[in-house]
This record gives sequence, structure tokens and C-alpha cells, in this order.
Amino acid sequence: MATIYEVSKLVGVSVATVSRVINGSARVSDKTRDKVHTAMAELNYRPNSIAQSLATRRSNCVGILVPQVHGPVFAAMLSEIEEELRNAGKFTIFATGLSEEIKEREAIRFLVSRNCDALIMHIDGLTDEFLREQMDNALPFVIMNRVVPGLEEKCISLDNERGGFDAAKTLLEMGHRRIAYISGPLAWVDARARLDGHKRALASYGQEFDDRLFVESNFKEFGGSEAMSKLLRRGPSFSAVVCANDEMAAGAMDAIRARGLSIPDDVSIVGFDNAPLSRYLYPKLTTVNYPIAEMGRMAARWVLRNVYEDNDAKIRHVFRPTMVPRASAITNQASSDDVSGN
Amino acid sequence: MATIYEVSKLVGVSVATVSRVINGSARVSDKTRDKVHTAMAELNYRPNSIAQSLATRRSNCVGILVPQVHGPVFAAMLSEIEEELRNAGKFTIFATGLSEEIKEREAIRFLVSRNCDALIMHIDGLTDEFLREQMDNALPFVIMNRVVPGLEEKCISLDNERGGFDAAKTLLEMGHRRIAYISGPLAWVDARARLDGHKRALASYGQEFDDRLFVESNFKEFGGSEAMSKLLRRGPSFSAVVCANDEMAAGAMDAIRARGLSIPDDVSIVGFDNAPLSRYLYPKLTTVNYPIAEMGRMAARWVLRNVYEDNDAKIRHVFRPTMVPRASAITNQASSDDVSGN
DNA sequence: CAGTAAGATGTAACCGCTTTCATTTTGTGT
DNA sequence: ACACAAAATGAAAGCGGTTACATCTTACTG
Repeated sequence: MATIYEVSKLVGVSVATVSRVINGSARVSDKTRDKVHTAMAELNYRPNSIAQSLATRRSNCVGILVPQVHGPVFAAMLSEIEEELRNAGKFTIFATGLSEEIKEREAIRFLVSRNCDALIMHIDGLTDEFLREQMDNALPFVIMNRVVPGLEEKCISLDNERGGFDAAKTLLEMGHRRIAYISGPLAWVDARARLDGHKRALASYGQEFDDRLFVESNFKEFGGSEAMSKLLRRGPSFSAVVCANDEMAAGAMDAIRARGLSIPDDVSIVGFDNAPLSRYLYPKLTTVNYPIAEMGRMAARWVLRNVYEDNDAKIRHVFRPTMVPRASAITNQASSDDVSGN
Repeated sequence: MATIYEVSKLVGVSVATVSRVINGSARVSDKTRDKVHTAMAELNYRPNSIAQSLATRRSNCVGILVPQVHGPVFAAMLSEIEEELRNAGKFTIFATGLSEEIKEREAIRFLVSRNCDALIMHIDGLTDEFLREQMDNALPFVIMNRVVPGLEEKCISLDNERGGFDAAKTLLEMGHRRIAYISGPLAWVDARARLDGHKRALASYGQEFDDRLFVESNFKEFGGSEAMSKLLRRGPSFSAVVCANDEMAAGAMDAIRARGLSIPDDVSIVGFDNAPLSRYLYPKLTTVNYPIAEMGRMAARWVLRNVYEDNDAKIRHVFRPTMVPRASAITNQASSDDVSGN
């Protein structure tokens, strides 16, 4: 690979001049600039970005930490961030943390060790305290899908409470009153927020929250089907169920059908996330859209703006979910028809 | 951040010695090694990996190029590769090429410009010639899911032909004879290979391949439903269909049901890939497993072995697909019941 | 105890680029 | 043609490591 020295020699100027035309960092006469350009082309010269990084103390890498790559939410997030950053000439390096505190910590160290200029993280295992303390680290970072008190400026999140509210409200407006709820792990903020919204919607319709229509699960398909089986066994009747994410909804649908019930005639169901799979389910799942692509793009812009001073885009910190009406939830047929256990 | 100089000063040795203990590259007396270690700990010193890269001419980064991040296949591949590489202390940087020649070329340039030590690529747009020529570039690379003549050693692929064969054979063994086929774009090798296998299976059962039961589509859900509608409109009867991937199968299922037909009673269907969505479909999709995780791991090992001399793992170049029997394909009920257009 | 090989450490060049500061060239007004 | 400011360029010192080679200690051998 040709170096800047060979270019400078070929042209007969100093490396400083070549560097200047590469970066446009200072005036260079038109004549020499042209000569340098043709020389670079002739030698097929490309600046060594590692050397540039060392000299500028900028790696041009931003690290992304996600729990995992697959899963609709993270894939979309990753891909959106990468595209936005690449358009700005920045490199994306990523690692997975599996939502476990130790692995997340390790992954952060790993990314930091590559001198990332900034981190974009979707983390579940680490505490707010750790994150606040991390800040002193002087490494800029943005947190996805979580609001850390004191770090609001670095957080980009969804209004999960509102999503929970809207999901329940949709069913309530359809005439449903006995609405079951399958939650994600309440240890996670988003699961809690979605549930809070649900409760608020019930309250606004004068409905009391019934503990026997509630199950805490794990955001996974199998967890959803287990939870639904439990609800059906438990007894209290319900005409609709909201699941705190689409995967659990998929599982729940299986369990409902296994019981010989039909969706949406016997039970209406609504999910959360608007994951691709929600369109594949049968019937197609009514759900709450999680604008993860936009949020990813916003995170990338945050970095571009705050770290690379690349733009002045307004940063939006809290995104609003929207309902996606599909086939799995319909008007309550007759309250006497409510599904009940046994 | 502390540098190696500060460490050396604190200990009272030269930077060379510190470097030696960092890398274990030469003998250092136990006494000094200990002192260096405590000094590093005290200063919270971490070697600057950019500087290391510059000095060693090794970036410790491997670049991954995929068409996109979402999509079951790529996400799994990415994540598996990343994990394997990270365990070896290597960084993964990725870019997406969208299966378009120009974008892929651009993405490669982008990754190369970061001095990646190797590339792992899943590409559709670039020609074999380009890849062979790329080889001269001296940058090691491995190609996923494609066999480039002359570069077999750098390819890790699935035996798509065999998968196509097995899918058809499964249906044939179930008594189906009129089997429709919805293909991916025949411009892509894997789509062609799957179709070849299909034809071979038919032939081995003495069945002729019927052009009117064949549609070329685009590997996407909507393409699948369009293709199926076309088949149903077209006329010739069939009792089963194989789709060259699961997404198209999902679309096809919609189209079948829209026609008032039932799966699998009226039409059996089998997909290809064993994507997560195949489990969410209703009925759950019988499909061909694509062991993408193993293949990703293998690609990572290839790099670890050939570039970093990290291990001596045997490299497997061609993987074998396996059938995943589920609910969407059943024994042919009665040949007189075949679905036919109009 | 001298001679010597092995072991431990230091010196300094180098990786390929950026950037400050000094120097040279060019252009302007008179 | 001269003085002087502005523009263009160059020299050289980093950035933070690695490593070939030289040098200095030890330990061992006869």
C-alpha cells in the first residue's frame, strides 16, 4: 500500500501538503492540489485510517452494544445506526451483552479498548449508578430504550407507558372489559412502564385491575404460551388479552388455540413492538408500533452531532408509539361469551 | 489515559520492557514483570489498541459484509461470527450491501479502508470475476453461502441443491405428485441450486417438471403471495408447493387462505431456511434447516486460523441442510382433491 | 577465575499520519 | 521597484506503541 510519503515524493511536495489536500484542512494552491490528486490516483493511494486515528486521537469508530443481534428490535436498530454512521464515514463496531450485567460490562470494556469515540448501548443488566459513574469516563454514550435519571440528555427511549395505555384503550374502546395482561419481567423498566400504562387505561374506564388476570412472564414465545395456559386454567373470564411484546403474543395465540378457542372470535389479542413476526401470525397481530428504526437513526445523529460535530439536528429523546390495528382484535362479541377457565 | 511511557517511568524500566510484559513477547525477569503489572494496575493502564495496530500492521478488526442485518439468516450469522471473534479478542465491524453491486463494492472499500485484517462477506451483487481479482488484493476473505469457482477454499456454503432435493423428496414420499415451486431470483446461485435439487428429486420419482407449476419470485413475503395467486389462477392442479424460502412461504400461505383453501388439508407447503418466523406461522411450517449459526462460527474460525494463526480447527466448507418436519405438510389426501385454478 | 553463552534490559528507529510553527513565495498598493 | 501582508509550503515533533539490535548481567564450564 502506498503511503503519504510516496505520494509526496512523486509530487515533489512535503507530506504536510499532501495531508492538507487529503483533509482540506488548509489552503493549498490549485496547481499543487491537482498534482497531488493525480499522484494519489496514480498510486492508488488510500490514507491509512489507523495512522490517522493515532494522530488525531479519533478512531472514527462508534461501538454498539445490544443484548443480541437477532430479534426484530435490535436488528433494525443496528442496521439503521450503521447506515447513518457509514454515510458520515464512521465505522460501526458492535458487541452483544445478552442482558447480563457481567457480559455487558465486559463488552463495554471491549469496545472501549478499541478506542471507540462513542458508545450506543441497549442494556438491561447494568444499573443506573454504573451508568452515571461511567459518565466520568469521558467517553460519550447514548442509552437506548431506557431513561436513566440524571442522564436524560443521553437517553433515547420509547414512551412505553403510553404504548401500554393505547393498547388497553384500543380494547376498551372495542367494548372489552375483562382484559388479561401478560407482562415482561418487571425487573425491566420497559415492562413496568407498559404495565403502568395498561393500569392507567383501565382506571380511565373505571375498571379495576384484577390481579388474577395478570401474569408476569419473560418476553419470550414460550413464556407467553405458558402464561396464557396459566390464565386459562386460573378461571376468571376474559374476552381479550394484551401481551407486553409480540413474541409472547405468538406464544399466547398457540395456547389459546390449543384450548380450542378461536382468535379473535373468542379472545382478542394485542401485542407490542410491531415486530416483523406480528405480520406473519395468523390472524395478523394487532400491536403497538415501536419506531425502532427512527430511534436508531436518532441515536446515530446524536453521536454525529455531539461527538463529530457533523450536524445540528434536533435530538428527540422520547418517541411515541402508535397503534397498528390488524386482525387479532375485534369488537367484543357478547360479554356473556367471555372465555373462562375450566 | 496513561501511556506506556508513564508506566515505564513509574517502574523505572524502558518501554520495551513494558511492551514485553504486555505481549509476553520475550522473557522478562519475574521481579520486573511483577513491578510492571502493579504499575499498570495502579495507573489503570490499557494499551492503546490503535497504536498497537499501527505498529504491528494488524488492526485486529474483521469486517463483515451482509446484505442486511435483519432477516433471520444474516442476524444469526452476524451474531455468531461476532461472538466467536470476540472470544479471540478480535473486533467485528460490519456494513450492509443490500445485494446491490455498487453498494457492495462501496462497502468493501469502506471496510478495507479501516484496515480490516480479513473480510467475511455474504454478497449477491458482485461477480465471480470481481472476487477472484479481489484476491490479488492480498486481503484474506471468506465468502458465505456461495461457491466461487477457483476460490473454493475461501467459501463456506450450504448444499442448496441437496436442500431442494430433500424438500421435494419429503413431499414425494408423502404421496404428492403435482408439486408447485416458487423460486427465488434465478440470478442468484442459491435460488438456482435449490431449484436444481427440486428437479432432480422429481426426476428420481419419474415425475416430469411442469413449467406451469413454476414461478420465479423474489424471496420476499409479498412475492410469495403474488406467486401463489398466479399459480392458483393459472390452472394446473397441485396438492403441494415448495417455496425457496420461508418468507415466500409465509406469503404463499396467505394467498392460499385468501382463496378459501386450507393448509395443509388442501395444499401442503414446505419452506426453506428454518427462519424463526417459520415457527410462528400457522400451521407451523415444514421447512429445510439452514445451519447458519454453525456456518458463521466456521467462517470466524477460518479467519482465526488463516489470519491470526489462532487455532488449527478443521475447516468445513460445505454444510448439509436437514428437513424440519412440522405441521404444514401432510400425506396427500386424495389425488382427486388436488387444488386447481378457477 | 577467566571465558562464554544465555538471559535481561535498554536504545532508537519505525508504523503512517497530523499539526504547529517557521519559512518561503506571491500579490498588492504606492 | 519596494515594503508588507497574505498565501503556500516545509521541517519536525508528536500520536502510543513494537521490535531489531546493542549492551549489560548472570550463571555456568573447565
